[in-house]
Amino acid sequence: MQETTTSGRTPVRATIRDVARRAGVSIKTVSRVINHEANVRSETRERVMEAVRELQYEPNPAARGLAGRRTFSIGLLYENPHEFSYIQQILDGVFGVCQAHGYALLLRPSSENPATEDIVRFLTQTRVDGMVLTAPIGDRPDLTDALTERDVPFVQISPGITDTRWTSVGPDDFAGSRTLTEHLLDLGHARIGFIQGDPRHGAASARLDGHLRALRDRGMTVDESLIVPGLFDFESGKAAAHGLFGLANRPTAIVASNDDMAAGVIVAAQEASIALPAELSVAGFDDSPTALHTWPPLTTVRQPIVEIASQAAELLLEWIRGERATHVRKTFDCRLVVRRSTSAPGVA
Amino acid sequence: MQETTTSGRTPVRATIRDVARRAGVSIKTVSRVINHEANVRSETRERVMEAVRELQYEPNPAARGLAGRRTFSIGLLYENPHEFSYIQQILDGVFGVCQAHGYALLLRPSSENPATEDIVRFLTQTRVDGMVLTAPIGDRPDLTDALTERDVPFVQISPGITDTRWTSVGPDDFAGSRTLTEHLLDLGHARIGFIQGDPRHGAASARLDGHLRALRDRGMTVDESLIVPGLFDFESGKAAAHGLFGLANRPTAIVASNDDMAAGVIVAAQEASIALPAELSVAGFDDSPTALHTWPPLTTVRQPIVEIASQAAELLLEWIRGERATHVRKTFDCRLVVRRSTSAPGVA
DNA sequence: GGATAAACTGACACCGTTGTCATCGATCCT
DNA sequence: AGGATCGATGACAACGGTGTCAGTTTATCC
Repeated sequence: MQETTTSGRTPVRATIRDVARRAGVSIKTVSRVINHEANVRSETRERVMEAVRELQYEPNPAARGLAGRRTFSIGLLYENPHEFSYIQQILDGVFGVCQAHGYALLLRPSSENPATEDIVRFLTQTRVDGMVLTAPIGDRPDLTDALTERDVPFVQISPGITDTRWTSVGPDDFAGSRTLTEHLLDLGHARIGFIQGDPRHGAASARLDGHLRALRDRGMTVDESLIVPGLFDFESGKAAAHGLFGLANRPTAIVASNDDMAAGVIVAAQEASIALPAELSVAGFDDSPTALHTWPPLTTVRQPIVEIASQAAELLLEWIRGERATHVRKTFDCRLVVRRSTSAPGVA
Repeated sequence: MQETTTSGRTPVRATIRDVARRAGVSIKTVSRVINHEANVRSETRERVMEAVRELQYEPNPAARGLAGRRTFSIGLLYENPHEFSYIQQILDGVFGVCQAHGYALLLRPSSENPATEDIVRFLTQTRVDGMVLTAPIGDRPDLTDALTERDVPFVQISPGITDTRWTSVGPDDFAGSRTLTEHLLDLGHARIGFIQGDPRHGAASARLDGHLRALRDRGMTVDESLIVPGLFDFESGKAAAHGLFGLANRPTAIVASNDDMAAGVIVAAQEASIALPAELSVAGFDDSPTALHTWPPLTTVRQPIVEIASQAAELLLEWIRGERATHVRKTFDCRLVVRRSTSAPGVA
């Protein structure tokens, strides 16, 4: 016979019953303690905690899920990204919070345009307690509706539109972008090319708006031909740059809506034998690792991705635990990071 | 009263009992069908399947886990990487297989040197059915022992040493690296610098060995001063390159043990005003996205990361399901990808 | 000091599956 | 023909927790 409930050769995992026996209380009281419920005498609590420690008890998540209708896990939905470091940092932030609160993190990568039912199946299969949604799929009304209908709490990261019905977290793309363009204007650039991001992302339009605002605030007229489309990836940045190089009156600076595209611009410039930054200033957005891997290193705007992701996870958990009942939109400031890819026109 | 077991306003999820009732069988038979067990008349099976479809039944994973002692989830352990795209592709591969087999994927990122007990806690908390381990933590004996002791199946990706007690999958680093160096020798390079990878990774030494083998096979003497340490990251590659540039007799080519370091070499060359590839050929390893984001684009060796990861997951699931009882080591061939960063010495 | 409320604790049903074992025909064997 | 075997199915007890509700202390108040 063993001291524990079950028998077997491997060191048997302790159950709540073992803990209860050892602490001399009922299993319900143990349950109360490990769930931090009120109304347990501190002396009792201490005794239970000690038994938990001694037996190295870890509650069985399956049993908890079955009885309590929650899984202590959350899902992270993301689209396979171009900028790998971005999602990696998101992961970092979300995971950190999960870990701190004893939640598991379930991944749900998706293709570019996942069927709603696939995501719904993820929910019914895994029964996660909530979801963190990243742009741009986090924006899709069919998705948010499906989640709402099923009472699955969720938080959006960098959504395109701020819907007060939901909670979201993101950087201040508009202000960040405006600051960046102002930096170039301050340096004396008058013709600034702008490469837009993937239009499915809200960040893309916000960054464009910030750019335009900076121009208008300084009384510059906007030359439409300098604003070209992009998709947030290296290739589109490179292609867009070549397009801008072909203009009769070439810009003296190019702002790309993210670092990957800016890296594309830099390579395009090398291909076209344009000296950086003397003949062309280049700036990006995000301050991803790429920004330091180009030559010259990129002037960019840093957004606190990890912090944003942590905040999103925190808000989600608060919501799940019922500690929060109002939806919010949290915005994080961005910071201009000046490096050597920008200079006054003509200066090396 | 409702047709389903439980009551409530939201469309109630069907349980195995609902399915059983609808199909006119016992719950056990339904269980047999959804678990693909033998000994069910095909007619019965069909009737059950239909009920499952009609009710959109999805088995409750918590209940399954509780009753059946398995969670239908596997964990992925990885160290926060320098080369983001690498882990992203691993994720891709593993997730694809999980999805196909109805398994959930739980992430377990770790710091550079995680405590064994932290990983063990992950196991006891999540009770995953198995683990995919990536290098270099997947190598640690304390970890493999802990997993073995707890009867948790695991598969290693790119382990340092091939231990026949375990299953592992990885590229043929040795052959890949040898091919790469041969390519440079074929071009006429006689002094080739080599930047090693993080010594904690088995891949680092395998790639060095391949390099040395190529040299020796051609009867070249090995100049120790041309072999310098690195850590697989951009910065160390850059620093190592500057070191090599300072040698009295500068190499005409540099092989970096991965693309990130090669990108560092390229930037270092630009800083030192060394023309590529005329004055210096540069090659990397992995064929990561970075390889196309440098100028000139990198000659490198492609390893089929996604395929490797899929294979690892497949092997793990086979093991978990008891369809496999012998350990194997699967090796994938690498392919030389020649781009413009390498040329004959002196040729642009 | 006794009534009353509040704090604490436990008994027990139940969550939705799977594992075990019994049952029941049909088939096989001698 | 009778017993043994096998395939198909079901009854029922787990699995390890949480929720409900009732019971028992302990504190509070006249």
